[in-house]
Amino acid sequence: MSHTPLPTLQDVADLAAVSTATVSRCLNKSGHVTEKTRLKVQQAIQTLGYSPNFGAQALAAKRTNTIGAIIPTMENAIFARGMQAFQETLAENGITLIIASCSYRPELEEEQIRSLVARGADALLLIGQSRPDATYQFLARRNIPYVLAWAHKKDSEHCYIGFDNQAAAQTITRQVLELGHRNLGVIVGLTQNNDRARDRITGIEHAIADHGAKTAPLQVIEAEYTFQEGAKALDQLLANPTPPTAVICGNDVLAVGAVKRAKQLGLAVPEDLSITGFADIEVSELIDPELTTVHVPHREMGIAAAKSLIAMLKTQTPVESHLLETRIVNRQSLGPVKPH
Amino acid sequence: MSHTPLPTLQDVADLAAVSTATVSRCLNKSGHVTEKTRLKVQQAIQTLGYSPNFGAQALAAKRTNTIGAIIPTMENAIFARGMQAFQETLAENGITLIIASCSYRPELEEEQIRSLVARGADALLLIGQSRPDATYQFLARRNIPYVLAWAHKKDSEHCYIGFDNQAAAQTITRQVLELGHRNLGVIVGLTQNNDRARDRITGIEHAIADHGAKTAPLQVIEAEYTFQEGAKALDQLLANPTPPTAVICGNDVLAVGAVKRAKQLGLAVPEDLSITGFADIEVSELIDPELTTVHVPHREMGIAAAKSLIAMLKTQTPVESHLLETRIVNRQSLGPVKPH
DNA sequence: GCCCCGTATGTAAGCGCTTACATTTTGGTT
DNA sequence: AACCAAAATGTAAGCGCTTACATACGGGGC
Repeated sequence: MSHTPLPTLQDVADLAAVSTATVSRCLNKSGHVTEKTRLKVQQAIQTLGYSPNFGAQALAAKRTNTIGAIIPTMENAIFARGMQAFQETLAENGITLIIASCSYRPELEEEQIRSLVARGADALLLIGQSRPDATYQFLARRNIPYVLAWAHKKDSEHCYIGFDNQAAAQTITRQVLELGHRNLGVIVGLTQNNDRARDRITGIEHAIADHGAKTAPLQVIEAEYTFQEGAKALDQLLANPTPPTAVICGNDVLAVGAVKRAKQLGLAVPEDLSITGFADIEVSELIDPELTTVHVPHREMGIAAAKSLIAMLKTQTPVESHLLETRIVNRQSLGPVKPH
Repeated sequence: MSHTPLPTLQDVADLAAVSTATVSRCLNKSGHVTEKTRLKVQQAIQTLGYSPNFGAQALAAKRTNTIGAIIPTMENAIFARGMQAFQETLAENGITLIIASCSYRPELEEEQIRSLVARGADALLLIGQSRPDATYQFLARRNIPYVLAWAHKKDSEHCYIGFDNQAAAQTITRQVLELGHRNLGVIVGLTQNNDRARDRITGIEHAIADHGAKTAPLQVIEAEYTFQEGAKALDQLLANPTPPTAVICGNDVLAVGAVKRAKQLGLAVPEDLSITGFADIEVSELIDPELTTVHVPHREMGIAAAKSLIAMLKTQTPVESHLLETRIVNRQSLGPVKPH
């Protein structure tokens, strides 16, 4: 399996009978090249099948036209649509996206951040805000722009491109309360490293406090974001002597798992048990009954994140946070409390 | 936002009072370094917060410890589990994975391949086999090892790590026929750029031919891999004056979409209509009735692909293809044909 | 105490590209 | 035809790392 060594810029320059600088200028469209020589160079590149060496380019130019994103998981569709839009927008601007996932593990995220930076990511998209100070310092030290997506916080030093998790959770909880439910269960992601999950719980608590009605104590179960875990969490909730009449889930994956389990247990949703989700991903329309959930503007968020990052890269200055609106999608899994 | 320039190998060397070569040797564990100096260097790296520059490293070493994978889509979970296992196995071997997706568009795949190679991917994982010769030539010219996953072909020049799509489809079709169905519909991915989809159709046709029973002409609908398209395809199939009694889907996403639609139309699955899937991804257990489908060994495949690539990189020689077994998972969506 | 050799470390030449700066060319003016 | 600024092109110095090769070191055998 021997092979000719790859052609280099030098080879192209030789063949086109120009200097490497000229070839480089052609490649980078930095102008100042005659149409005639541009054609010659073009020609040479073609016949040689040349393509630039990324490492060398990065080394010399100190930029890579690459943006990195580290998302908590690729295993379910939570981030898929947003990332897709993010990627498309970057591509339109000649920027490549590298995605890594950290399985909701902060130490892995840290490692991934370093890895992406070492690979020359010019900027980063991160999810949520909770991570060690050291990480932010690292980013600041290297002067790497970043945005925090899927969350929002007022007056922060960071640039958020996201929505108000707390307010959204509060809104849907209010709706649940208005339907007469007074005994609520909550299934939410592991809060340890997930500020979005925490914010959603806070929102739920606030809604209950604000509403003023007398309610049974809130039962909160934390679970990993899988259908199975959602189902198991529902089991736990139902094991209680006075099980909830409505379960608010911090995530569609959990909610869908819970709906599935409820049906297996012979409970009618929403007649016997109401269940709500959060995110509005595809499966929420698949399950029967379809999920009443919080719609998150995935694509909009991805696009906004891309634009912000590009702006930061261009201007070398921070950019304003960007608050996106969520809304409740009323489908079938939430209904009035059953009279008895 | 000014910032200190990043520490370089040189800085570390200076601080530790050794040469850059020694530092490099520590970093790359190439031995020949005293414990004492290793500690000194370690120390210096710590206090400086040094991390190596990927571009420079790649340029000098002509390898990146990076493997690229180009999958047709990230939007649904078809490839998620396999990629996860692939990644884990690579990580265990100190190799980073870069994933790109090509949205089932060959010209985009071509572009992504070039991009990953330019970025220094040492090897590549590709899905299926159908792509221009030029692409394979490009890979050969650069001496980039690759495997073709999710498919298998005997006596091929390529290294396949996958399963026999045709045989699997044939097996499940046989089972459908044995349940008395004589009028079959097929919903399958767009075959234009998808050899797996084509192979599955072939398998279905062979099963019918082999079985010998008199059957209605096979109705095949091609659709993009989304729930909605699966649903629409079912509509088309049912619009036929003599609609099929069983629908064989080339993919779980399509199958799940079809099941959902059937239920909306008031058809009982499998009593009125049988539906089968292919892949055995998570949603297949979520839908009600749960999907009878072809189980694909996702994780096993990912692991095998990683190992093969690593071996190829190490030995610089091709590696044997690897045929994995599929099996039918009998759940609820396939039943005997309704007597009338 | 001397020699030899295996091991630890240093030296320095690139890897393929970009870009500041120097040099040449071009073509409009006088 | 000579002149000059502006435009095009060339020159060459790195970018931060790896690694072949040269050198220094240290300890056992005599």
